[in-house]
Amino acid sequence: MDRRQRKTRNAIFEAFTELLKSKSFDKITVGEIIEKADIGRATFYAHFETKDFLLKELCDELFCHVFDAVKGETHHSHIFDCSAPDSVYLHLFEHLYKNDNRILDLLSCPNNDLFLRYFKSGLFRVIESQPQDSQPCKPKNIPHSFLVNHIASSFVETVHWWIDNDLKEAPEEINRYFLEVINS
Amino acid sequence: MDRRQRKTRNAIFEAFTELLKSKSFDKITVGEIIEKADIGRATFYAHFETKDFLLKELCDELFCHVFDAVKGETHHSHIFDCSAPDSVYLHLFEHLYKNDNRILDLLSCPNNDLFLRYFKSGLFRVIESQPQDSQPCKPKNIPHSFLVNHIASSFVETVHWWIDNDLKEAPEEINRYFLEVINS
DNA sequence: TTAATACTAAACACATTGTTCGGTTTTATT
DNA sequence: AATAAAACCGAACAATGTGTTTAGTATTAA
Repeated sequence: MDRRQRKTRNAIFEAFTELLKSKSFDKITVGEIIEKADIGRATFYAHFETKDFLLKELCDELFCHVFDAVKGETHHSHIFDCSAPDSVYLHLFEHLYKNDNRILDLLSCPNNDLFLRYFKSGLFRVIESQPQDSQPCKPKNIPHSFLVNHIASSFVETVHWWIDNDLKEAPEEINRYFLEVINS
Repeated sequence: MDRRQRKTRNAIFEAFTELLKSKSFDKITVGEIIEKADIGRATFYAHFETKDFLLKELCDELFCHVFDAVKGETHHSHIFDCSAPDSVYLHLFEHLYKNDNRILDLLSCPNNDLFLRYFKSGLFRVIESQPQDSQPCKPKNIPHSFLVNHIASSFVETVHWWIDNDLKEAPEEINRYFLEVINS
């Protein structure tokens, strides 16, 4: 990819995430983005069809990277034990805490529901790929999809609560909260 | 309130909810609303400052009514036992199933996150007003607000899952799923 | 050096928003 | 039934935002 393209694309993403910290998505105008990114109007539309596509591509990029990273790391050596069934969640909490890929910048935005939805859809894949015995034991005639949805949602809501509380808890503690309410 | 005002207000709400079934909030224009409601442009703005306020007032009206109804009914005679600790949730599931106040019309919308958020904030009050012993027993050093948030979120997500599954389950069964994953 | 490609600024048609105005209809009051 | 107040209408309006086009400049890869 052309260096100019990369620079422009990054400038747009940067300006966009910056703006997201102060106002919600639907209040941000293309005019503000290109002004902050310091690029021409036509250039913006050469990169992204609309503002909605910009959002989608940003999410795709960030969340894919996070989940790919988590998935990949299980094959590497690591401080904490990746083979333990539930450590994937701790793993994710750690990544968020370190603000890898500055994903927290997005999740902390006002009206972050948008991003939490993306986050959740990524989580589904992680949970489904988990070995069966690491799922909480609920042998009580509950549909599998219901249970998976509950776990994913609870994780997302845990992160939500964590952020609202300014990340005061350590990843290990949050992970404990999460497992506590998840496991029977 | 003037009969004309009531008629106009209802016409706007009706047109708005109708439109919400086919497209997400931020794609709906005031022009579409007033055309479908068959009212003048100035009239719309006489009733609602902006489109955002329309949304807010609609939500306030619907969700307040639902939660007020649930709260009020516990004092009336009823088919199912309202004094049982967890029956409030079953109560809510019942109301949703019957589509009281057509609240399901909103919750079933594409991009229903908007309404689920309102729904959740109403739930908080219900949960907080519940007697302490009806809360799931989790004496494991978890912050109270975390637990309350978890219960409210799980309820909302249960409803979400239920709707996505076309309300195939009876209220009693959904309630069972919910209590199963909530209680330790 | 050259040719392709990314960029720029400016202008544009178009849609949407929210306001204003003069005139009409409905409502509540007497 | 007569009247005043209040809600409505339609049309026009400025202001803002969207997405496209154009002709020209700068950067890149070869």
